[in-house]
Amino acid sequence: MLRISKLTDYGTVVLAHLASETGSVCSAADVAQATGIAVPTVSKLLKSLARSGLVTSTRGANGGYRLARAASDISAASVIDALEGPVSITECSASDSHCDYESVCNVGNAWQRINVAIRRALEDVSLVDLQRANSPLPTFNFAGLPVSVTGAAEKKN
Amino acid sequence: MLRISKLTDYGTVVLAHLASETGSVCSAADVAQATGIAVPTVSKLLKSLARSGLVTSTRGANGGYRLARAASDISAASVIDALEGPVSITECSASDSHCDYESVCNVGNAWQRINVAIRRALEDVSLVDLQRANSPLPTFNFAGLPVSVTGAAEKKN
DNA sequence: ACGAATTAGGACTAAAATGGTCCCTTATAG
DNA sequence: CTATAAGGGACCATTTTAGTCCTAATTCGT
Repeated sequence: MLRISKLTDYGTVVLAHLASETGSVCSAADVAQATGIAVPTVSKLLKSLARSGLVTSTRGANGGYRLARAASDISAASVIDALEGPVSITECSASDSHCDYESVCNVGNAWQRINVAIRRALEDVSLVDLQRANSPLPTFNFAGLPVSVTGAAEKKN
Repeated sequence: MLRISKLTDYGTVVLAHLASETGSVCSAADVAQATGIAVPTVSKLLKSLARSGLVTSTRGANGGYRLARAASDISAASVIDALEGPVSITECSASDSHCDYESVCNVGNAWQRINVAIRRALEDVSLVDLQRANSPLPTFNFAGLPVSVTGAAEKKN
């Protein structure tokens, strides 16, 4: 349920690598080498990330990419936005679409509200948190409140 | 980003209708009529929902469906589970898949932790909340803490 | 000035997921 | 018996996704 695409996942891996090389420029080939992801794929990802301003690029020989800002200022939400576009949790809440059932739909904006809540959570997770793979994600803010995520979810139903 | 499928969205509409007819059985045709969704589609959805135990069915003439438990005991998470299966936010965190880059991946379980957090949020939203389309989703619990979602998200990046 | 590196921008393809319809079987009320 | 419904899939068309590749446009180093 509720999944992000594989490319977005790779995207965070790529960004995490750039984050670990603060300051120096890395070519697409470098990143591919380090991450094990195929060069054309890395290249495609970096192009998207550059277009949406998360990384800056230098062309020509010795060119490459680097993070456009500090890893702590890059949120999970912005990574998703960059690589998946501004789509929403439900089709009918996306800005450019129109739902045929609007007149009879009694669910309406509930999903959208949930979406907003999830977005906020994702905006409070930075690349730094994503990098700390094996340390506990300490606490992160949900709608302004600090929250800690301690264990695995137990299904209620 | 992070979207649920159209069918799942329809599924909540269908469930919301059943919730509004507490006690009485509704045939797939009834629900289709009331919601404006095509009969075969409603039928397919109800079959899935029945298989996963969210609704109970009675076969034969005058048969139909009704909610298996109170609307307040049906979480958004369980609806998603029923209609999309137990997939996870990233492919590599799904139980039956294996990630080729495990060895070099320094992102690891961060997405999974986020996933857990989102799941919990979704488990605390019930069908009743989803029904109240136009009243404010008052507060819901995120990882055990009550949280209110008041406005639209402002993008930080 | 030239050539090797390296990004920019798409075109393109194969594979998978999604949305939706239809058909046949099974159960049950009247 | 017959009409009405659900159960369980098969099936197909469309869209998305993942991934590769090709052709510019830039820029460094000599």
